[in-house]
Amino acid sequence: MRLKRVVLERLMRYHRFLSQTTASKPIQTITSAQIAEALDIDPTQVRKDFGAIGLVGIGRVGYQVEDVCCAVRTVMGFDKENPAVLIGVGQLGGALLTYPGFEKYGLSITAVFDSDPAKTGRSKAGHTIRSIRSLKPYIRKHDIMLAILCTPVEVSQTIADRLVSVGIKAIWNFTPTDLAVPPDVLVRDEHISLGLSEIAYHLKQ
Amino acid sequence: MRLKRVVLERLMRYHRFLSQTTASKPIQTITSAQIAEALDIDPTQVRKDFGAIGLVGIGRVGYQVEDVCCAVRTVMGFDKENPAVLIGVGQLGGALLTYPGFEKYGLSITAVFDSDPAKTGRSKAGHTIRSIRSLKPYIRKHDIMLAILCTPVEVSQTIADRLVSVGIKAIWNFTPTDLAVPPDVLVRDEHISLGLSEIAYHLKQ
DNA sequence: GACCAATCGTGATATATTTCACATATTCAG
DNA sequence: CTGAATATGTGAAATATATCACGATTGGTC
Ligand SMILES: NC(=O)c1ccc[n+]([C@@H]2O[C@H](COP(=O)([O-])OP(=O)(O)OC[C@H]3O[C@@H](n4cnc5c(N)ncnc54)[C@H](O)[C@@H]3O)[C@@H](O)[C@H]2O)c1
Ligand SMILES: NC(=O)c1ccc[n+]([C@@H]2O[C@H](COP(=O)([O-])OP(=O)(O)OC[C@H]3O[C@@H](n4cnc5c(N)ncnc54)[C@H](O)[C@@H]3O)[C@@H](O)[C@H]2O)c1
Repeated sequence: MRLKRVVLERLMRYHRFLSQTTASKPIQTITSAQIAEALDIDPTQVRKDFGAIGLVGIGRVGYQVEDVCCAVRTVMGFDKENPAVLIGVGQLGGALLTYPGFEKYGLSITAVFDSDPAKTGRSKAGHTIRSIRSLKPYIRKHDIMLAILCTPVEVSQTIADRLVSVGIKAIWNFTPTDLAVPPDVLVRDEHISLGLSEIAYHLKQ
Repeated sequence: MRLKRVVLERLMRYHRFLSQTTASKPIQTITSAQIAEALDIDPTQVRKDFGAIGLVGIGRVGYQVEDVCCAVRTVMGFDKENPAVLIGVGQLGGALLTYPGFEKYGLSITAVFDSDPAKTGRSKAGHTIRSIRSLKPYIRKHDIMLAILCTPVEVSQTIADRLVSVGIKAIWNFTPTDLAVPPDVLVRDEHISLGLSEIAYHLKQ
């Protein structure tokens, strides 16, 4: 069965926690109770999540840390290389371009695009900025499935339409708008205002 | 009763949708069914959410768009000005600094800090970068409640401890780590890897 | 080798969230 | 003014998610 979003999120938390923990002090195994304690989750939940991705622990011992990390990475698809294009090399797009953390999740930005003639042709963080006009041919030629969208919000839907028309399968949307796409295309929104709303609401109390 | 996170998230979606819709075509009222249709939510859910923030509609007409937007903004606390400090003026911190979109949510970055001597004293996007040593006195003096954390992940917890010790009430955490803070301090994580996991999982299918 | 303590795996239970169903209220047409 | 149509508001039902309770399994101890 397809994993739910909440499960994926918890799996990532387990993975991050175990990566951090083992980095400082190498340990072989860990119990669901230990993870639960650290992450403020019910231990049963941890075991059910692990069960959902086929992990089996051993009584009185717990789980092999190595196994857990591998299983999460495999299930998530981080071992698979995902080439992606980035569109809109401005403040945010530029920051994402330099981010070295994507690598370990299998994401590699293979081409970047902008509409600004002052930017196209120039280089940024090792990438030559291409004209937005070459977007569709590039995606078709290299069979790209993922696009990272960092353009001004006004053009987001237009670009999304183009991406869809050329067969993109997922859009990582950093622009504050709800994109309309066919059901088989995944849009993952990083709407920064959501975080802000939670913070503002908390500070108001 | 305190609103749940899922409700806050939907309220933001309503707000964004109505802002966008009225921007292009001014309308007075809207029905729960119209909103539900556009956002792919159950209409009952929309009405319950509106009820939760004290909105009443009128039969056969719907809700006053103006009222909805106001109510959301008020409930969220966007009308209240929230001064904030930003820590770590690197790629990401720099991008956030230039972002004009925070204003309409009441967030204003009043001071920025960095530990790099090559950066402190210099100016970025209209802010003079202060030494991290002046962080605590500044927060105390100006009674700052919110900090935006964009430092390397290794120092996140150290900085967070300092922030807590000087009475911060919320941390907007852009670094990929789970911070340990007292229960009365809100940490809002913008863990980019969560988005990536959802995308990678989808592309694997 | 037998027992004890700790841990997993999981069905049953509890809680949270969403959806349904319908009474009530309002608009508009004739 | 009356009736038909279309909204809202909300308790009840359904679904989803999280927690509890406990048998099964394993490792350590004597
Ligand atoms: N800067 C931030 O911290 C931040 C935070 C959250 C969300 N965002 C969102 O991210 C998006 C980008 O923000 P930014 O601050 O980087 O803006 P920016 O203006 O610095 O960058 C936008 C880039 O997109 C390019 N562009 C414009 N039209 C284009 C087109 N049709 N095709 C291709 N490229 C095009 C521009 O030339 C520019 O380089 C915005 O939607 C913004 O709301 C930004
Ligand atoms: N760049 C991205 O697109 C991106 C995306 C997601 C998450 N992040 C996270 O955001 C954080 C910052 O990323 P970045 O790309 O901007 O890195 P960066 O190296 O460009 O910036 C980090 C800044 O923090 C400053 N700093 C270091 N130690 C400090 C301290 N003790 N006190 C104050 N300032 C200190 C550095 O001088 C530097 O200016 C990292 O944790 C990164 O994982 C970055």
